[in-house]
Amino acid sequence: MSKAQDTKAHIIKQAAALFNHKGYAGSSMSDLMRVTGLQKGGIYNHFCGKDEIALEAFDFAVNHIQQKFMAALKGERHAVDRLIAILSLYENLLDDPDDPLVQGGCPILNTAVESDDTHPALRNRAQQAMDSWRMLIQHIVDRGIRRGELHSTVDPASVATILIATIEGGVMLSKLYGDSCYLQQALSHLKTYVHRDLAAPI
Amino acid sequence: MSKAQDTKAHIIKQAAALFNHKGYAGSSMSDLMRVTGLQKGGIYNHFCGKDEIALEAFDFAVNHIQQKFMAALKGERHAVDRLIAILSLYENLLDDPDDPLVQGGCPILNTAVESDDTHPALRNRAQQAMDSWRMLIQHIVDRGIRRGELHSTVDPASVATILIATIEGGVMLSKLYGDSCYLQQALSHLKTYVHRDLAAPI
DNA sequence: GCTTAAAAAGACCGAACGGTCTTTTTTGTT
DNA sequence: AACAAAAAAGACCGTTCGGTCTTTTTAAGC
Repeated sequence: MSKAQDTKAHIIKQAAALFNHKGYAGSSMSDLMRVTGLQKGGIYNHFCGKDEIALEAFDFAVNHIQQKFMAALKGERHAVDRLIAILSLYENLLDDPDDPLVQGGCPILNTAVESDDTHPALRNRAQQAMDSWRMLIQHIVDRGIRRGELHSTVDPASVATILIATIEGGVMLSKLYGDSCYLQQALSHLKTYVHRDLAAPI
Repeated sequence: MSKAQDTKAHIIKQAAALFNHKGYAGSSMSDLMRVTGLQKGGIYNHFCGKDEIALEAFDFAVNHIQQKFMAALKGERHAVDRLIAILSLYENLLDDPDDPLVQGGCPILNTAVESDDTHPALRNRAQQAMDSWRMLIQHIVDRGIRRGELHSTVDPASVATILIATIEGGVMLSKLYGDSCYLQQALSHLKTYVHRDLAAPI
């Protein structure tokens, strides 16, 4: 990787963490100069403007999360195990000291809430990211039903909504109070839901 | 009510809707001048600064929501009915054309997400508002258990977390997509949860 | 190692920011 | 109606905003 590509990647990574903590409107170019250690010229040499940085930073953040998903799902083949793996992923996510990005909360949640009424381009990205998350869960459920691992009566789309809504609500509560217990309660409830309401009898 | 009090109330009301749509950092004094129809002098005659307006506007928004809660709970005495009443309240909340404030989404959610890492004073208010919501649900559940209306095994604090997390997650999804179906799915799931997992057998 | 193209620095720009202060208008009280 | 007090207007302030452009520095190709 050339120096230029290296610098651009560095900017995107730092920007992703910055925006995820302070929001898009709440972060200034001065903030970005500070966290990257670069001057204006060094940043604008790689990007056309703040908007472009925000979009690429969001894509980076989403990719970052998706890689964690892929790692968590690797090896799990049974639908119940795959759903539980997603829930388990969130158990120690927020307070991972090695991951400054995700300490600011879920980038999709943060971006969705900030951009829904104000920033169409960002909102579209947030919608796409949410779509792919919803589709992931729907496919797991769909496949689980076809394999007889899950009850045939459950609605894959509703399951996706319920899991995502409860997880994100738990993330919001835990971030608000600075206490992971709320997310833990939400996850614990969802695990019961998966085992008791979704899993087919053996 | 004197003219001055009237004007101040007007500013707070318009500010509450503005901040709930565009966020605190995303709203400028020029925006506030526009939505209130007042000039700088007219606004700063009643407030010390943008921060003070934000805090009072948030309190107004919370009060606005709480009044809707009180109205929804009025007359409902059974714990199950009271919990269902809270869920039903959200069914047509987001797309009420007569309520511009709440069209921007849930003020507590929006403020929590924006302020958790950036604005301690606002975050404290959001925490207090969330506390009172959690306590409301906990009291309903507590009382329901003592009266034998709910299973004695359920944990009131967990129930509050699960209901709030799922509702707020549903609100976030519906706002992101501009489609109330996600919130409806979340509410429908919670109603089943209340009737099947919380309600004691007759 | 020299050359040159690119990357980074940083001075600079107009606009918008939050906020102040004097002036004008309005309101409430005699 | 006259007056005093308060409310609103709007010109004005220094700062910061996002963004540009020229200069300097650095890295890549020979």
